[in-house]
Amino acid sequence: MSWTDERVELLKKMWSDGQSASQIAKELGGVTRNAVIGKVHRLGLSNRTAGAPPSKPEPVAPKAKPMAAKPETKPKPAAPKTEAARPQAAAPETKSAVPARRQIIPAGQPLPPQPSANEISPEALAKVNEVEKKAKKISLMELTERTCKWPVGDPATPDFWFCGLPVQSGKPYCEAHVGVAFQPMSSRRDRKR
DNA sequence: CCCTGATTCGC
DNA sequence: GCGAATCAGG
Repeated sequence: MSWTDERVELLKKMWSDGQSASQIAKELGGVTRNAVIGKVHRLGLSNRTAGAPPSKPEPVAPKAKPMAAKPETKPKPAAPKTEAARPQAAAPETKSAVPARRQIIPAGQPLPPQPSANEISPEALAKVNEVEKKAKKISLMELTERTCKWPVGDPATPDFWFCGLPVQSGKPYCEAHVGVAFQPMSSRRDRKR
């Protein structure tokens, strides 16, 4: 595969879109993430700051250079990174009608880590529901150390499956499920009074 | 361990 | 110019 115009286009688009090199490589096909990164560098867009290229007179600044004003603005629209520290605690009210989660709990079985409280981030829940659509739906035996172990459905039903998406870190769940599984701690039984 | 991007260097 | 290998984080 070579870097045709279209492919470069897509590369640019995805890169500035915050996609990771590996994702781009996967999308393009026929190239590795290294190739993508290499190309990205050659194109000179290593920094995803596509919005402020004009302002780089000094290639290197070995010594403290008395640079004048630096009106350089970094309009970073949003955190493109998949992972991000969520200070949270700034999102109090969550009253949106959450898609009622089946609260099936067969006695004697390991309780699903499904949050009993629906006080999670509405966005997180929404994300979970999205993810569940494209989940790999693997079985118990297919679980590995790096597959999301989030259970879905009734264990006593053929509909039961595990998320199976790649876990984010050393966690047992994929990113989406980590989001709802690991609640910092708050809103449990605190009554606004 | 999985993942990221950055750099190097032979091709 | 290209990208595998390698490096350097998280």
